[in-house]
Amino acid sequence: MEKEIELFRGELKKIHLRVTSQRLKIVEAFLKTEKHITCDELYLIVRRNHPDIGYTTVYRTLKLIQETGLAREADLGDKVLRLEHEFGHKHHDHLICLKCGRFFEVFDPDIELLQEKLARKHKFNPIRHKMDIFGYCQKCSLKQ
Amino acid sequence: MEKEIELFRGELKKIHLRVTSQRLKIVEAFLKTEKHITCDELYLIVRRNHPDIGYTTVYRTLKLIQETGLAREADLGDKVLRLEHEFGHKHHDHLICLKCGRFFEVFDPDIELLQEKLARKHKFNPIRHKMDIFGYCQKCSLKQ
DNA sequence: AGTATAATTGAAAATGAATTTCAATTTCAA
DNA sequence: TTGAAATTGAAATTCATTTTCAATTATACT
Repeated sequence: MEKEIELFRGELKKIHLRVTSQRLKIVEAFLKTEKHITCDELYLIVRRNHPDIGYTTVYRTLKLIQETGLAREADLGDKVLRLEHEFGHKHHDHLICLKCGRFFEVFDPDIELLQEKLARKHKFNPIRHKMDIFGYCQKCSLKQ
Repeated sequence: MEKEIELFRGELKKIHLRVTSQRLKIVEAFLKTEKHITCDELYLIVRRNHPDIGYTTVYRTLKLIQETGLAREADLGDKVLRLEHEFGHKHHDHLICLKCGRFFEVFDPDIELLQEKLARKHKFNPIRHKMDIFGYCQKCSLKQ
């Protein structure tokens, strides 16, 4: 976690923003979380230990966390902003269960390659992509 | 378009909903549109010819259009509900330009196959998926 | 240290799309 | 024809996100 915090400090300084105690507390809370957290959820966590940090500050810090590269947006299909850890985490796609809502992170280099080819075929310069497969996880498939 | 409207009528009757003039006008307007329309946009179109149809009715009819299978949700990454024609249109993925916002519909059977395999490998039963590749289209790549 | 400057904070308000409420109206089926 | 049920549209509500603003705090520069 030290590395991430150092990165955060450095990036803030680069753009002449201040490393405040609130921001540090929020980043630390974020780094400790499981993935795909919403702003609201993070606010509730932060508030437990630091009741005087407001929602707005959490929201704004979450934006900074994105900008510094520590997190990326994870769209799970509901229309809520979710962030997942980015630093030291490789790109992956999602299998999302339509019944229980759980999701699994997966990666397939062959698909990645074909995606690149597909884009090129259309004279398109790909930067990033998002692939979510919806269906039923093993447990929910059995229950049905 | 006749076929689609017949389907709509039939589906409504199945669930004991009424085929009203408002609903028909909204469906017709939807069927005439280009793809990936928002509720707001459709409302504005409908209002041109039928000023007495309200936003709420358009919104509710859009839900019905989805339920009857004439449209599917198209998530373009902004958090706005967009619908695209479904009936008679094959599944496809999107190339979305980060600069001009235009998008292109693409399809690659090899990727589809690998997606299926990937899911199976994780004991996951896939139902549908969403794949969006973000980047720069040819025109915007040149301009950069 | 003292001061001017700039950034930060958090409450509250604003925004904007999605959704619900409700009273009035319309349609359907018997 | 009439009672029950569905539909409509304006307005209100919800909910996440984003902005505003006045007060506070930190920083840089004498």
